[in-house]
Amino acid sequence: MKLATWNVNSLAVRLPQLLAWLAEHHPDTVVLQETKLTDDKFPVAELAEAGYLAQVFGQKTYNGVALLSREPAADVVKNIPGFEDPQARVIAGTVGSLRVVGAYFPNGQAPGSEKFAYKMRWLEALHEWLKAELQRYPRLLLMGDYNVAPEDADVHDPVAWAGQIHCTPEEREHFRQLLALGLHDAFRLFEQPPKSWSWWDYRNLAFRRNQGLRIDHILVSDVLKPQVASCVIDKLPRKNERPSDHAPVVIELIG
DNA sequence: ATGCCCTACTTGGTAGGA
Repeated sequence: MKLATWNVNSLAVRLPQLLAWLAEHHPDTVVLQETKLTDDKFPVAELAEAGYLAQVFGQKTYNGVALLSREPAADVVKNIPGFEDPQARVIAGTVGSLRVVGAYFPNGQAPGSEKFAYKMRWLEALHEWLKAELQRYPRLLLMGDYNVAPEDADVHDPVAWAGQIHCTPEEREHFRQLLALGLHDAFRLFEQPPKSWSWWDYRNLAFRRNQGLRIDHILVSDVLKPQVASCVIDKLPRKNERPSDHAPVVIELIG
């Protein structure tokens, strides 16, 4: 079983790259972030042609998430239940025996800003919801663009980024609180290349210089942890013409 | 360095991203 998460930064722009990537890797389930499409504009037919059903939760211009799967998704949830939010950031569904939660965490802009306060409220609500979701669905993955670099090892220049957005103590504490629910960072279950990032700024030749952050993550629940066969970041799509600034993260489960 | 790039949109500056 292969699953992936990818912040495509506009599916309207990136659809050809997504279709090519799906054809090459044939994952079973994929969550997308920053589709930036209202649901009526989602390319349902093109993805069906590629073999994927789509559960979509979009909005105009910003945000927007989707859950693509070869098998139908059941019990679909959009956004965090009980947390009023005009922004489309979460889509969850049950695919086979797995509960898949796809999420686009708020950016937060700058510590102390109103957007940062929203990020903190959103993270708190996510934590409370997942606590219940894990009780109901022990075989759970939380995958997406977290907009949090959990450790200094996830940052190309930890000194320059110290205290900056994605690297603040508050954000990292929220990440640890998710782990404390009984979740595990699948990428760190394996030895990985040093300087592994999932996002590189479009500016400053950042990709060519490998100056990035690891902010896209897949967390797996306790019972799934022994079934994780691999977890990798696929940097190749970042080398495309007109790439997303994020790379896909891919996980393989056995059993 | 409140700069750099990319996307969307009331299509020309602006907002937002990270």
